[in-house]
Amino acid sequence: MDTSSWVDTSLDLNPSSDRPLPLDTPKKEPSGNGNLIVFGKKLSMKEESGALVEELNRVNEENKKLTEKLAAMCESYNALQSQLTNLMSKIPEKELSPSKKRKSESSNNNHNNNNDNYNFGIIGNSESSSTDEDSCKKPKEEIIKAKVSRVYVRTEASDTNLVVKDGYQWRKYGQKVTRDNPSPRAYFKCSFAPTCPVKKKVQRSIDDQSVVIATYEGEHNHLPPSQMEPTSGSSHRGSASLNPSGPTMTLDFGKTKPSGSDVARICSSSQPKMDSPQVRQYLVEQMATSLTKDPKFTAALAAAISGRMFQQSPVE
DNA sequence: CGAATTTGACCAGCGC
DNA sequence: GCGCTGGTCAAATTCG
Repeated sequence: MDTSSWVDTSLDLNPSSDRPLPLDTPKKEPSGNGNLIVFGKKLSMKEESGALVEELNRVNEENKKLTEKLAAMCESYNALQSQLTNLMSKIPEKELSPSKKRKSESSNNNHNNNNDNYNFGIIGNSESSSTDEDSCKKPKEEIIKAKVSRVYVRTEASDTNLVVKDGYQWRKYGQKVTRDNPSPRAYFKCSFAPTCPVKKKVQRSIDDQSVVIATYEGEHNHLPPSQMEPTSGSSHRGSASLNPSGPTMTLDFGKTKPSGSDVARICSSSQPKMDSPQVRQYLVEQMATSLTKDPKFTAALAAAISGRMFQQSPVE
């Protein structure tokens, strides 16, 4: 399973940044709507309940719209993905690059191509070729269960330390210069829980030094630290986190984060693996917001797939 | 002084 | 079998 994500400071995942989403307890915080409840004032019970009902209706309406939007996106995503799958199955094996990598590496590549594939990383990035290529290697290999996700983080090119702040605690255990990339690759283990098997590789992109590629392997067997600290005051739960200390923003599609397939699952299944309706709703809202707000996402997804279609069509 | 990082050595997989 | 390469270990070093 590979979930690659392009993340950039320009992508604002904060649902309340420019659109008043219902989740942030709007009843308590009127924003721009004149007929909302003002807690400081004395309102009669009737007025209060009326306004509450009105607000509730408005919120429900908005909720519906967002859900529809998300469903539509998921539909097109699924359609595109099935198209991609069809195309992939038609690609002759000889086109696939021979597996020069070691066993683990190649299996990781294979993970990139199952249904969880959700490559944001193809967006205007040099990695596009590799992720694109990865998606060709899939054919009939078995899907191994190790969870591998790739996250692209834009940082200052002058920033030499390979630190990707994602809310977890990492211990560096090695650094190597690899053959295909002069930038050193750093190896991290999750140190938040001693038994956590998750590893992370961080390396600058060979083409764009301002882009750091973080590859996560495995799943955290513990909650993110941010969720374990009730006093942390962070307004955003889940694995998407803004790094307050630097120009980086990370998205971790790990255990608690819906991956591409999760998006599809949310659409196709009535019982997504969420703990509570609030959490589920929050995730849906957040995804819908971030996706609909960023036309690059759909455009890039469509461009990547259609690009491959055009690449293939003259061959046959 | 303990924790975190650095870095050279070592190991294992793969191709020739 | 040998060499190359990526990944890991662990002693040394640095940092708070």
